[in-house]
Amino acid sequence: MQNYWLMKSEPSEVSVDDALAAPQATVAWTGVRNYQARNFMRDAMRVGDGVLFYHSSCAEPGVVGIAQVASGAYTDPTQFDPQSPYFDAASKSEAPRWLLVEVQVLRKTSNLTLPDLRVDAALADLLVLKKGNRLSITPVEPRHWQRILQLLE
DNA sequence: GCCAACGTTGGC
DNA sequence: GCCAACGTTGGC
Repeated sequence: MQNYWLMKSEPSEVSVDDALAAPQATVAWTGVRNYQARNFMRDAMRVGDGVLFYHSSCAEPGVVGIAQVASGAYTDPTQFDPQSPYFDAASKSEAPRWLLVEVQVLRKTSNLTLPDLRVDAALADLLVLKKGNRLSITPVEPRHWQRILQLLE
């Protein structure tokens, strides 16, 4: 059973264009430092799951691409790199705390912006629209996935 | 185990 | 830059 996800990235860090320019249009999703998001990657994500590539913390937040999960979860190396903003001194190499998956962009889309998403009644329960939501990875229900693909046509 | 203080996220 | 919401930390 395929699952669907929405994954946030700050375009100043890794934009959908950056991801498209990478080899195989695939990037390692480094920097997840939230246990709930990590557990989604570790326990529920499968290669081939659908991903909405979302730009956050920018002028026009929104869904900017369709992607897929391209690897299983494995250790995020940035947690051990003192030079990295994602360095975690408390994480030991014998018991890595943080994981990543690889994400492959399938196509860039027009920016389906946050206001676009909010105005659509069929997306009222989309988790990323919930007040106070800060999770960088959220599950997307199949009906929401279908609706967003429709809106992107 | 409680909970206040603090840090971070992210839209505006 | 502001600030609401939320997660984490750490004293007790």
